[in-house]
Amino acid sequence: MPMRYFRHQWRRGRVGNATSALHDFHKLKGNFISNSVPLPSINPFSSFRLGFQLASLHSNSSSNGDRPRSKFQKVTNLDDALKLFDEMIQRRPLPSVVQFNQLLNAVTKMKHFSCCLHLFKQMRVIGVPVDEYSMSIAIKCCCQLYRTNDGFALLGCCFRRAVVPNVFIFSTLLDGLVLEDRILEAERLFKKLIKQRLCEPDVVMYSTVIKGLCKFGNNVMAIALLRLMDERGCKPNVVSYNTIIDSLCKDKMIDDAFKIFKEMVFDKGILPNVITYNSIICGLCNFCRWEEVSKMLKEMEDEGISPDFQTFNILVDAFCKEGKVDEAEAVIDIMVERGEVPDIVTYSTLIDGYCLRGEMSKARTVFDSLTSRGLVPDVITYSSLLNGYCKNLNIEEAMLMFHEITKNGLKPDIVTFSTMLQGLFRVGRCGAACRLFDEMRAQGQVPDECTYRIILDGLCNNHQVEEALSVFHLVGGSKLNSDIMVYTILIDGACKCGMLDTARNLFHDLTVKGLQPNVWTYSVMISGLCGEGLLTEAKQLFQKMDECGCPPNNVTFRVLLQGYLKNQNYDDVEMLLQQMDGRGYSLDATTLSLLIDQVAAGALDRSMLKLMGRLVPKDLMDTPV
DNA sequence: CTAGGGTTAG
Repeated sequence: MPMRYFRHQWRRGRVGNATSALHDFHKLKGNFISNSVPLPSINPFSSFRLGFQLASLHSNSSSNGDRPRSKFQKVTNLDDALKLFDEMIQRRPLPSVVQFNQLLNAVTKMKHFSCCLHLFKQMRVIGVPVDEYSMSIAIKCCCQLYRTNDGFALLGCCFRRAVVPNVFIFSTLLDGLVLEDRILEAERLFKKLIKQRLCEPDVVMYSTVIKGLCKFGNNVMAIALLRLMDERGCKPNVVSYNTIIDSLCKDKMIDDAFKIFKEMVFDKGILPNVITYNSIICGLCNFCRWEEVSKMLKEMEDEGISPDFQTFNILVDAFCKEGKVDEAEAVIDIMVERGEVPDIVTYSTLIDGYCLRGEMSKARTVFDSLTSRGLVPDVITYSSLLNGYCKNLNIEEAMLMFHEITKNGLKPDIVTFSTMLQGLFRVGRCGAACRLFDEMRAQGQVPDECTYRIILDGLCNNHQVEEALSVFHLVGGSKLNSDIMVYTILIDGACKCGMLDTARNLFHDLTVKGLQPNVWTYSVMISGLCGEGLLTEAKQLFQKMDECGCPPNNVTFRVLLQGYLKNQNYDDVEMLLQQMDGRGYSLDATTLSLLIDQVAAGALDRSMLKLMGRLVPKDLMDTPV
């Protein structure tokens, strides 16, 4: 699933992603960005870099609890497995079902699910008796292939074959439902299992349902189930807790995550593991809570838990997003020192970090070094670099990159195309963009809502609002047209081209469609009204926001303020500033300079300067206005 | 003897 549009993907892989969409909008609308998180001036990681080096003195011994393995479990490549299978079915008498199960399991571990299903089918044809074990493996394969319904069909076979489905089989099916986002069905099945006493749920089954609830964003219910299982005598373990901790972190509820973490450790005496720490560290990184990240790393070390490959990748990513590529490089060095091998993701992240800083030649150097490291760039790596070139307006180099993908036997995916489209629009090459769009569809890539937004936004920004509207109407009633972002883009485009009536109609349309305007939609509409001098209407809309449960944010206030100032309407300015102060909002450079101009011109009273001063963020103080 | 659940990422 392409998830690369957004740098901050709090709810990765979950149902709904409103937050990421907002972030995307941030990216699309550079003109609105002004509340970036200030970087700490001191290096927050200096303390634990030392920590890593100390930790690296510990030997990196792997656990050695390996029992002797049968030859069926030892098979590590598919060809060997298939050969062995053929040999097994020739034998008379046939090998036991246990041996077949071991082989099936080995194939599943290699993630060759459809192959495993094929073997399973053959077993049944030949008449190897299948049991609970083979059934659960086969069902797992169905589920992993997003064919949970086929899994249920196999469950039917269980009954016919007098195989009694057990807690393993039902857990697998529940997991399949969760994987396909069929949470309600999962809940229903779970309740049925308990009510009809079809099996006694154990810790794995409870954890699976907890995962489902978390995936649906229902942390409260997930925690309730955690309590319930405990009450029913099924002790939650570290996995049950990790599931919830991770979910809370993804939902920005880090402090709740800490609460559950402490409960796990201090009340239940369950030891956290590296996964627990990775979840929390990742959550903290997403919020730039560096000191706590540092603390957690220290704590890990004290507990004798080594950071693993994923811990390092999280840190590399965090540093890159903060623009601290040198630190990211340092983490990679430590990683190597400790015997972990950075993979293509690690380096792609690094490339992205350099691109973000506009250091394209360094990004390129990393890219070019991949082959010598024995790594093969994939589509995503190419797209990262391509994205960098686009963002830094080097469209020629981006195009070269784009062609390089096909030359190397890879297929540009929907994200690659969308990135390239965005780049072309950004430099005003609409014709080329439209041709690329045709090529994309010719290659069988179906544009998604993000591609669609890029195209509409691109057209609008190049003064082709009519064109954008006709694309919009062409797509008609599809789900693409039930997207609040799309409406916001069009409303913005229409406003900027002086088509206020069109903008108003669109704004009206979306309420008719039952779509809820968000704070951006309101801001864009208010900005448009102000641009036409319709201050009363703008003010009315602004006041409606609180009533509609969509309170104005920083941007809305600035937009309205600018509207007042540019239209020489000074009556409400002080009131707005006071409201901003009350809500803890701040002024950006543009609005501030407009205000100061008016004070200088005598249109605004000097007494307001004090209020303005309070609204200026610290980092703006340093730069002269 | 053999089967089910939790982490990161471009």
